[in-house]
Amino acid sequence: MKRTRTTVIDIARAAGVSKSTVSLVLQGSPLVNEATRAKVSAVIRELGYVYNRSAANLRQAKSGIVGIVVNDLTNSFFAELAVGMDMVVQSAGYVQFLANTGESVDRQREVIASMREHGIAGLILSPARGTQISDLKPLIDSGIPVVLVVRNLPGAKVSSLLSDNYAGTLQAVEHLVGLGHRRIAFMGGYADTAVFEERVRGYRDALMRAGLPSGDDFIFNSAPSRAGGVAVVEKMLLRAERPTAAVCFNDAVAFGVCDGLRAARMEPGVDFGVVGFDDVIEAKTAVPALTTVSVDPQGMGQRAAQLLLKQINSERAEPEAQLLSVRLVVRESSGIGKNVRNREEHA
Amino acid sequence: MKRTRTTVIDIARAAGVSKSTVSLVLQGSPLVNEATRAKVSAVIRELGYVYNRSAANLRQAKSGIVGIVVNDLTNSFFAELAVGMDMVVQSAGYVQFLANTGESVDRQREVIASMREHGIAGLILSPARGTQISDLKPLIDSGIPVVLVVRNLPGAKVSSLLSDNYAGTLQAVEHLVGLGHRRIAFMGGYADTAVFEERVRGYRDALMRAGLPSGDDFIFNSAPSRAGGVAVVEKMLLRAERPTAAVCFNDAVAFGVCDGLRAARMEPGVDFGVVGFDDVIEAKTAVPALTTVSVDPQGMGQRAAQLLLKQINSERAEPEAQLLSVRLVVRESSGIGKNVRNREEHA
DNA sequence: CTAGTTAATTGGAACGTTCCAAATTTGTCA
DNA sequence: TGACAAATTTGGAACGTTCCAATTAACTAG
Repeated sequence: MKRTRTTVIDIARAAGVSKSTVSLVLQGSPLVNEATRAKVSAVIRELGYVYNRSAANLRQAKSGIVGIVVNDLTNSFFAELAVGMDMVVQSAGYVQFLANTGESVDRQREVIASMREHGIAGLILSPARGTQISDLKPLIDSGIPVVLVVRNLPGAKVSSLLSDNYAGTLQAVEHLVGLGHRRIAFMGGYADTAVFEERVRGYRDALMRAGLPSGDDFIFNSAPSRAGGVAVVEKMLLRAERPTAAVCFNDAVAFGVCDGLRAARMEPGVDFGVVGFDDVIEAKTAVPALTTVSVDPQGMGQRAAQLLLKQINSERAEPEAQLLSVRLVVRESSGIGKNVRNREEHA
Repeated sequence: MKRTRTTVIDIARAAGVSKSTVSLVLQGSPLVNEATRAKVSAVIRELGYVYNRSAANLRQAKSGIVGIVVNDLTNSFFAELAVGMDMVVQSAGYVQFLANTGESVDRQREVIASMREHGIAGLILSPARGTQISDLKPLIDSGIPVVLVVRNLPGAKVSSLLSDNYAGTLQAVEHLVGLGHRRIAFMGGYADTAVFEERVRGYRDALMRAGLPSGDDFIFNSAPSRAGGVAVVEKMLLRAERPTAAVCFNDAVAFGVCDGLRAARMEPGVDFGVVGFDDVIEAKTAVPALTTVSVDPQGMGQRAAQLLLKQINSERAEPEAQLLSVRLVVRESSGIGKNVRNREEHA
């Protein structure tokens, strides 16, 4: 249709002012007279002008774009995290590149490189498994603020926002011990991640404090997914001495464990106690409702975005490590008071 | 650290060639001599140069960015859709703005405007509820290719990629009828969307063909979410004449219905037949495994992205409407052969 | 009425790239 | 060796904006 896009000069001509004035109007500068501002604004609307941000931030070095890179959007924890970030990023007038790495470091490298070329003002990264600090070196050196979220990269000189994994599983185990369980398993997750390590440490310490054996017998690895949870139950049922309850690596695994239990004709929350981790949105409405360590992924996403924006807006910002406290939300799956729904605090 | 970013001119100086030559190298042009190419490439690596795409597509009108706007990333159907798009978009060397509208037309308008300012080459949109064709008018007029996905906007002159909703529910009902059900409900979804209308039409026609009454008595509206499904079961149980099976608006509702049934001490797949729609990733591993109409969201996302890229690369492309065929995947929740897992074809 | 201020406007340079036309180098063949 | 073609390289203009310094217009006070 349009041969050439309408530019600030076209507006200027049509409004009978100079391009500089139009630019001033565009930026909402107080320098311009009310009358001219109105006139110019009218012309802008009339001609259907669209601002060219590429051109703008070629001149000024600010970009209005933030990058968000997550390792698995299919996992609803990360999806909610992304949604939380999206909210504050949009509201702040930024727009986001959101990319999914699917746990591939290669893809991660590619997308980060691509984002840099497009000139992002900052990056929020939930690193893929196996990410090295060196992978981020050039990015960090360039001075672009980076916020690590969910997963840490120990040694990297960047901000991070992590949940208190250790405290979470600690509380979860204490809860189960309080219910009388003595053989408590840890189910799901890959052993080579920092998150896993922290959660298992909380699990072990809690067992120790309770005077229970804390060997590795009851630690079952699996993919951190629903399917992984199902598989893990099958493995568990082969054991001579079975656990009577489990703290799961995350909610996805916990749901899988519930599925697996039912497939074996056991009722989660009755025959076996299940505690999750994350408190994804379905945890509350599932049947049985999931007892879980609440991380509030959406809130976490918001905080991460806020942290990044803060860093972007203050030059020379020191890296800042935030630890998000968690709390155990007791619902039904851990085994007390089925049908006692009012135990849940937030309606 | 760096006072000023390294530019193509710095490279040129360091390599002893002109900036034009560097540009040629950057674009992989066959015009440049192998020796110089090698030299320049080396310098580029050495100086840690990062390409400035903003500057580039200020000159050439191509942008390398596509916009993706979805209405609810929290819903795993859309999350998977997004992941599918992500795959092909990234592989094609593009990068994506991905925004979530949360069903808000206002936010949708904002993000689309923002994306236009950043110069997207095309847009994939799963419109928020209540989107008007007029909302997209300026975008479409500007000549940017748009692909509508999942939800149609009848009358809009743009490409679309929709699943065959009508055929899907038709098959679902026929399946339930074949199992001997006579009172079949349609559960979940909001009545004011085109998708809902199509699915209900398939439901009605199938009932009619089977000689069953197809009034609105057994149509239950609710949010298209897990919580909505739970709520709908409670409503259903109040009825004097209860249905014995249900086709659900989507898998989320279907899972909610299963939850609700169990809360009422009924076993999905035994006491009540449940069929979903979408075939999200958990449908297969859930217990009971969900009988559902398979849409393959990830594949759909890929096709949508391919369609968009095709339109981008061929100027003057006519809008193209694709209808994605669906097929019923019979698993356990619809009520036959519990424990007959090998009914599932793709392992 | 004039000098001095303040308010409002403006032309041109600059940002980092690509494109074009032209210039230079290299190669080929008689 | 000279003439021509092919291969390679190159300066400058252009893209659409913002910034700066400078100009003009509008006031104010003496």
